[in-house]
Amino acid sequence: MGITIRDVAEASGVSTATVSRALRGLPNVDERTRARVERIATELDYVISPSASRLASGRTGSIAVVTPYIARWFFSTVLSGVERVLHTADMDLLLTCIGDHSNSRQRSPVAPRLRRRVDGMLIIAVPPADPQLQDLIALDMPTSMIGLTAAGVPSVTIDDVAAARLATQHLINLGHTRIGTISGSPVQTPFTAEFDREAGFAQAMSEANIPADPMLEAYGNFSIEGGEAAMTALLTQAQPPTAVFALSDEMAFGALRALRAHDLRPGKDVSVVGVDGHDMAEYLGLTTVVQPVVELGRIAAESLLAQMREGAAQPESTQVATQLVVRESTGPVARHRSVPSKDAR
Amino acid sequence: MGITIRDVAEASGVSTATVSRALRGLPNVDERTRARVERIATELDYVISPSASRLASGRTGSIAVVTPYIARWFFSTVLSGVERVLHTADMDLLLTCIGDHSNSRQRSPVAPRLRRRVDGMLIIAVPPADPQLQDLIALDMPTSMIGLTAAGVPSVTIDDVAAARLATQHLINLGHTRIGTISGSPVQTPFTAEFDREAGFAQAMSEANIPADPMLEAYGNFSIEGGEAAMTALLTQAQPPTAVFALSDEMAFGALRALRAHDLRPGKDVSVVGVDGHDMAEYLGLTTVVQPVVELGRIAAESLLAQMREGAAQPESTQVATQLVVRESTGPVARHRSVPSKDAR
DNA sequence: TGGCACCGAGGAATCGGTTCACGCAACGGC
DNA sequence: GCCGTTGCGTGAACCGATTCCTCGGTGCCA
Repeated sequence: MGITIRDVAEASGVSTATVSRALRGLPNVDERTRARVERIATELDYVISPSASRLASGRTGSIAVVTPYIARWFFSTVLSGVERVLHTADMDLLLTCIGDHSNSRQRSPVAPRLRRRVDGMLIIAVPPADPQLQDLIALDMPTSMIGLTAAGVPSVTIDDVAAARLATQHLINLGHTRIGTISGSPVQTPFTAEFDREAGFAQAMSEANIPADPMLEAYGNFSIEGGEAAMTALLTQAQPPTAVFALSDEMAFGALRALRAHDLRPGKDVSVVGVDGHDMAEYLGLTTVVQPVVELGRIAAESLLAQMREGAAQPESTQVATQLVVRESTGPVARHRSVPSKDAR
Repeated sequence: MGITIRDVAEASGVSTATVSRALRGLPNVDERTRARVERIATELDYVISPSASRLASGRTGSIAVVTPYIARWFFSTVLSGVERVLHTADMDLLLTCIGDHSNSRQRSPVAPRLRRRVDGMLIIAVPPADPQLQDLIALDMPTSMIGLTAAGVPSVTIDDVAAARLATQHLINLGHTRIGTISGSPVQTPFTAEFDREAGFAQAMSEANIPADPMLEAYGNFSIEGGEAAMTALLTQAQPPTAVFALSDEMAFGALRALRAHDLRPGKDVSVVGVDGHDMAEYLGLTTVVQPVVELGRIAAESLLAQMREGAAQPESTQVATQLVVRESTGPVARHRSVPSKDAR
């Protein structure tokens, strides 16, 4: 059916070995021979058979991307950065969703599916507690992780401690002292990022000699709805906070909505700061610590490719800088203690 | 290095042919033999080599997903639906970004990369004008399209005409007659969806005997910023509209922001309706016509698999129903012509 | 002039499955 | 009792590259 390397070899009067070398730019081929082979290959509209090439060479030319979610902002954005690099490097990108805890039982485990199928793996922010993660690491192939760390595996992350400090210090500099937090969950094993962001907050607070108030901790499960509920809980306290640090932008979005529902103005009555640099943060006027998410994907993919090229190069982990972007959701502490105003709106 | 089918064959005292059939559930294998082979295969931790299998069988077991964007809401959401189906069907999902017009020149064309590499293709909403689209269709492999149509290629779309009518009629039912539109671009070749949505709007208007006013057409380029600019343009008219139909939710988001900037209340002073069912629409209180995006991906993937199974089955196109979801951004036409109020807020 | 390194190229084994064309035995019908 | 099925299996020919090893020829140096 298709044109094979033999057809090209016959048509150009050389052996298949030479065609193979010529087309892949390997040495030991006369430049005129190479040119002729290339011309004939395009004339015949020859396309190499990846399966045959993979079988013979032992390389698959593909990279698996393993992620717990596809449609969520962070994950799809990382993915777009990864794709760009792999596309340029002429690598196939095999997308695999590991499923979150709720439905992972229904899904067939991904690790066995990856064996012998890819040359390397990119793992995006899989929860460290996920049992599948160990199976993936046990595959023992070139791997690079994004947004999480594991011993012995190179990873690309932001400095979550520093990011949280940046956000918190911003609030402190504005004069806030009653600062609440909205973090993920009090029970589940925390994400690395979650843990570090909490640590960064605590650092900044203690550096400013502001005592921690456990009453000002709320949990938003990293969702908009959760953030809204958490903010509502904080507002109904006897002494509500004047500012809130949300561990993610989506939870901050929820917090903003809760404020609006209580007729409080973000950045005036209560300040809100997030972390992530979500697409919609600008639209919503949310002050946040921006992480370069596309870059995260790009860097991880490039590091993986380098790792595969140079063989057993020392697996290095990278931390990427973040940046505080101030918008309308934060402002100086209000002179008077804010009280929900019940002007009929 | 790895365990091959030969090892399994020897260990179980049968030929490689039998192992192959046993492990794939083909007939002509005694059930006891099959059980034994399966047991030994797992004992040896045997994993089939996809490359060898592909080379020998001629099937690749993978599907390419071609998309112009990865990180945008619609595309990543479709992708998640696709992935679920392909994962269950044990198919590899090769993700390829075709790049939008701005950077497609830099990228190597995708069609040649797909030849001999996948058994089928899913194309997500590539602009019909994209030159690469023809190359992809010319590959002449099982294909299913999502959100766009092309002659002879099965596709899964929503009924964009009906969706636009739904949105427009909703505004008309609320008493609006000066209804503006925010569509994509006056110059570029329109998306199928764009074209149909404009047609649906026109239909609904003429059915209600409301004359079209070309002054009330604005263009938002399917982005938030564009929607904002378009709404601003509409508001600065001598006779601004009392309601606006945005051809996409993201443009509607922009419109909402423009309203807020002019101190106009969505749903009170000016109504805004969108189409898409974007994740953030609920959060922003946007009335919109919801399309089941995950379903779109799921259906397209399943139709593709069916197409591949049944050989030359009649390629059927599917249209999925949409649903109007009313939120705060639309309301009855205001009694008095709304005027920007300049209360210092 | 002999020896050596190097370049360009070919022959053929190899990668690890799939599948076609048969072989063999048991069984049932006439 | 013979023949046609039917059910299980085997042998071996592919599938289409890659790559190791070999080999002739050339240019350079001693």
